Amino acid sequence: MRLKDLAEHLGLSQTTVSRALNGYPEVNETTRLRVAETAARLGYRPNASALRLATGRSGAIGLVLRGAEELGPHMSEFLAGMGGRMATEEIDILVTTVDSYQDEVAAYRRLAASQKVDAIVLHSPKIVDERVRLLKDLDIPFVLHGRTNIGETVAWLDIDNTGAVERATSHLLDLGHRRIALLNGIKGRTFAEHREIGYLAALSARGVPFDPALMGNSVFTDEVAFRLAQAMLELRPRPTAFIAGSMMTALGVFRAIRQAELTLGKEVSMIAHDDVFPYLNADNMFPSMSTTRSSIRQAGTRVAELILQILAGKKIEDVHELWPVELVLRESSGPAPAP
Amino acid sequence: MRLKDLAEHLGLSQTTVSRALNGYPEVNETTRLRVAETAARLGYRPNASALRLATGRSGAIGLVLRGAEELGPHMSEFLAGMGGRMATEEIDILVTTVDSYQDEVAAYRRLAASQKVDAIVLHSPKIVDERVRLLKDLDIPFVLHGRTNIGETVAWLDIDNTGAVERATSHLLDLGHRRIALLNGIKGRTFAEHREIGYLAALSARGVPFDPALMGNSVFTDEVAFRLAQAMLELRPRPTAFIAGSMMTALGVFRAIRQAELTLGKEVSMIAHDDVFPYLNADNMFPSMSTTRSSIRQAGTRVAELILQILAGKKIEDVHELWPVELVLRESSGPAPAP
DNA sequence: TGGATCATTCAAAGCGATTTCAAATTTTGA
DNA sequence: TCAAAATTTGAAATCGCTTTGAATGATCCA
Repeated sequence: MRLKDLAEHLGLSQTTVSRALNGYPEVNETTRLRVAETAARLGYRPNASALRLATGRSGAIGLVLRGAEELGPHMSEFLAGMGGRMATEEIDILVTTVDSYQDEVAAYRRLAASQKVDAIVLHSPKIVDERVRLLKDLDIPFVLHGRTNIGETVAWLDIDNTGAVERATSHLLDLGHRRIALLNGIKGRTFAEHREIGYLAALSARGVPFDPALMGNSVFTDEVAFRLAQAMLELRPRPTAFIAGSMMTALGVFRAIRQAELTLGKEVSMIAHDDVFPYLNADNMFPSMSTTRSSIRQAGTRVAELILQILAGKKIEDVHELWPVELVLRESSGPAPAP
Repeated sequence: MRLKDLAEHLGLSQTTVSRALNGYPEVNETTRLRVAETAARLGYRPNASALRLATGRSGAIGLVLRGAEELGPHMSEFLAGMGGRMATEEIDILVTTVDSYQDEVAAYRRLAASQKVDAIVLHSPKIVDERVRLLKDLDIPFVLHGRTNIGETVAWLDIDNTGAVERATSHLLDLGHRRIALLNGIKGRTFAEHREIGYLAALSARGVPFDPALMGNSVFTDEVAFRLAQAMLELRPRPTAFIAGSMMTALGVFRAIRQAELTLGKEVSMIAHDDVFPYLNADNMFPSMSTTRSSIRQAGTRVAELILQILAGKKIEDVHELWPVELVLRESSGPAPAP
């Protein structure tokens, strides 16, 4: 069922049918109704390739993922958020997985040159992220989820990682904790550096010395977190509180605390960052988990929205959003134990 | 940089350039080299939409996901596998997220009618899955990850869930366990029913009665598994072994066992199904986890391969693969405790 | 009443590739 | 040496849509 067929079926020209379907004003209302009704009845849908060729818009936005590392629970949630918003506009998400940085660069070039996507979502930035320059050179619109320092104007959305960790750390200090461990993300990633800044700021504001042994940098998995936390709990004096970078991390710390036969919320406290996974609820844990909370799914939805705005002509210098992070106190964080 | 520009630059016709680039035989080898070299140097890439329109192939395959439920770790891994294979062919994966079954049907119709994708990956089938009929009606090639009984010839790839659980159950029975709990997937899903069949078969082969209180059906998350296992461990006599449907489930059971102050591998045994997540290694757990293992990422890669074969003309009646599942014994499964 | 305006419709020209069919050139073979 | 065959190239049609520019009638108003 092509436009041509539909037009013949209706005894109209392709022009009129196309206009009727696309809501142009210069078509008789009676005609429009007839066209719309017939199109729906016959299940007509414009051929995507033809439409794209004619309009110059691909109707898709690109997401390049490092297969192994990045396609985890965080990205799933983010993707779900994006997908929800994009579905409304009948825009698709084109996922490309790559294995190396080199491949990633090649993927961006390919996406741009072949005009497969109208825009790109750039994510997991490093402090100085050269990919920004690449995308600028390729002249393809993009929104950065996170931030980077590269002296270019970019559209971005980020959460206030520094503020979140600073508040969490301060709160633990208020509770009397002095040895607070930070299980942070991979070194070099902006969000991890920002969290470190918040952590150090809170410590130094109280004059508490920083102990490098109490800081870990790794991916956010149960397993790695378990090992890091286990090692830290063997230190003497041991940490009395943990700041966990994600809920996965929290699970690992949880296990380590249990294994050390300590009680969470009493001998050891924990505040975890909660990206709000529907299947891992901080409220339902035992004890319930104190968190710094910011929905990554919502971020995905919003990034989608921002991309739509940019495609609609909004200037990228006007697209910057820094989201505050809530501190939600529950049972896992309590006063420091007597020394 | 369009084909036309490139052709002019070379002083050749578009025809010749196109042929040179696409490896047609009727072009002089010298010319081909010159064209290839120039195209590479100028970074020419055919416009995707034009190419698709001309060839009638969209160069993408579709994956429809129920946002909330399905975009979890399993799908991430599967996607990573598919992506790896498809990247080689420069074929993209078009991800559409939907909220309801109705939306899902609509999404398939849309993908088919607009010819956005050349094929579809159908996944998470139910015992009788009507989506198969829909896709057949829509006349779009697809491969089913899993199986369904609907009296239609479909291309599929599945793992031997029945055999896997039967072996795991039998092994536990061999070890003297008589109260073996099964934490299975959602009721109605083919894989879950298959696992149940294997479980029941092994029990009845030994004349061990089936106790419905020892079977749970739910999504594979740490949290739900924790609650189910916790409840089961309060039964008297309590289960002495668990078969966990996934590694996430295993983590939850782990917690429940710890909380009940029991020792995994001694008082309680566990065999978990391992889909091989790179960040959750059965070997590195404490105690290490006995598993039925089958890489879901590999399955993704293979499904991609099968799709390519079908697009290349292979008959779908020749595309059926049932993968065996390894039983890997580690420390979490041991002899049943004395009563 | 008749020229100007408005509302509708349509034919045809793109969009940027592939592919058919024909033409030009070179090679072959008797 | 020259017709036939093989090699190499190109002009133009095609894919299915949008959009430009023109045409047709209907309506308006002095």
